[in-house]
Amino acid sequence: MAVRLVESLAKGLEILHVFSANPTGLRLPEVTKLTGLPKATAYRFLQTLVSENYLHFFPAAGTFRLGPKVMSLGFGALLSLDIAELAQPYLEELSRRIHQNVNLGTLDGVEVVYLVRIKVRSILGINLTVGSRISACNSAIGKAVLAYLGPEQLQLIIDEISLDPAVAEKIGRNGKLLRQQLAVIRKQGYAVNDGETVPGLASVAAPVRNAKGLVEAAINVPVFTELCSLKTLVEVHLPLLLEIARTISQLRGYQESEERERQAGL
Amino acid sequence: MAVRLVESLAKGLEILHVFSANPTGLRLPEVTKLTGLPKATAYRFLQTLVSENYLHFFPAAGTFRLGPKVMSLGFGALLSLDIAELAQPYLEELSRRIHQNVNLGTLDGVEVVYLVRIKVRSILGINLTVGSRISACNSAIGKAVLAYLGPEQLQLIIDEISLDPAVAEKIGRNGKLLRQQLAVIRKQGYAVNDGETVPGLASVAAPVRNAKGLVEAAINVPVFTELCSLKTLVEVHLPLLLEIARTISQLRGYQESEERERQAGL
DNA sequence: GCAGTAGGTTTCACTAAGCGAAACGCTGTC
DNA sequence: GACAGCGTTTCGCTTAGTGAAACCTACTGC
Repeated sequence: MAVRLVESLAKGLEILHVFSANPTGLRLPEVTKLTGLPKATAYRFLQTLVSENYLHFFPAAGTFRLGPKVMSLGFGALLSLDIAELAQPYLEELSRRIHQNVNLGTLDGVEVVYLVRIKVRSILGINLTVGSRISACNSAIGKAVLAYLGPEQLQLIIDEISLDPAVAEKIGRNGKLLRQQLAVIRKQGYAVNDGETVPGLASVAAPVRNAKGLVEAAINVPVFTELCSLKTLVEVHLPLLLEIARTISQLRGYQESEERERQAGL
Repeated sequence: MAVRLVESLAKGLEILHVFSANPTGLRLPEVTKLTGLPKATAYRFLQTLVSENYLHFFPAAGTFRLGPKVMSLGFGALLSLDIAELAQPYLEELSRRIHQNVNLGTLDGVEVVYLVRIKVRSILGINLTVGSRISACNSAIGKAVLAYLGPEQLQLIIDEISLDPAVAEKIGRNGKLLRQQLAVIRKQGYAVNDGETVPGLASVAAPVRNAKGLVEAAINVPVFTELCSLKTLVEVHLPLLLEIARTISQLRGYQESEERERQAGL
């Protein structure tokens, strides 16, 4: 708790951060302005970062830019871990904090396939394991992913699942009802399933994005409404779920700022 | 020159680097072993990195992993700059160091299109500008890119350029001669053009890779052999060209280690 | 041609930031 | 119940880091 932190390191990282926001390069005075550090100090840090290849110096323009080593930092982890490996420890953490099951699933065809399942000790059990598949439009995870598909992809899925008359009725003519639900999900940023699949079983799900901004999976928290009210689920557990989903997205290379641009573009 | 560097920053970055090589997480004793730092010191650095969100701590397992902020560092620059913007300052630097023209080009269909051109003041001029196009199989840049295409893509290009009888003769039946040349280029890692396009004009080119390991462009140094011998070009300028190509590749997210894997796989 | 400005680089004396050996406490193991 | 291994904290020492100031270039404008 009361650990003396290494301020020099924090300062140096702040400088790196400033450069990532200014990829076209910065000169010394700009760095001093942006960080508030005295000239000599900023200079020393810049020299250090250059000597370690985290920055590159261009003598002609007198500017510094991010160096090659910065890239190798993040990419090492990103490329070598798939989303399940990456998310696993974060889901475990979430599960321990809220004392609920947590799952990560992705869309495969018209079904949701579970890639990670974190179980808490409990009398009541749900018979789902990693690899289990369920209909996409019946689960919170499924809807959280569907909500961010492109219109053509969504159409394909709606066409296929509409072949089943029962489903066709549920999602409306040409999926009209489903599309309305998905619009709500996009607006609020999460999906809710209140007993649709199994009575008494509710669930909230949040999308996980990748570097391109595409939703590649979703994580959810299912609860028995007898044990945990929908109100508790949404008010207490959902914020943590969203936070973890955000962290995992960032680790996959997703940049927050894009979201605004995309929304502005719509 | 004789600047006092900030050692704490260097140490901290080294720790981050160790984590990027071990994305599944490390515990304190492992970090002390890998970095050689005393326990208390490593502990303080880890705490600092966690508090700045460059690492994430998982209490359950007692492990640390790269945190979300590490990703945002590199991706900010990567996503916002296209390859021309990214490479420009490095090519300028190279040009100033070797006092020669430097170009960056990429493949568009069966032609090379120039995206960046750095010119040195000189009496002799070459009439190429950004956006100029020349036949791929006639230029060092073109061959440097062709050499790393997949077999089907290469076949398509050979089919198309073989329509011109003059070219067909030059590259051999079904591009046999060209394929032999490309094999040599892959082996040595660079392409040479000695007067093929214009007599008296020689050029060396090196490929630039992206995060997926694909060659997305190439950079070259053209010279008049009257002014700069092929020997000088290859022995003096080529090493610098290769170094810059490597740096640009890394900035695009290319990881050196992959190269070995790929070579091993062949 | 010279004063003036702005950036890059170096100096230097001060001091607190960082160091790391050692001690402490917790947990699990044999 | 002794031991081992890890995480965490303490504490006095000292060196690494600090930042004001001076110094050196360029440029720029007059």
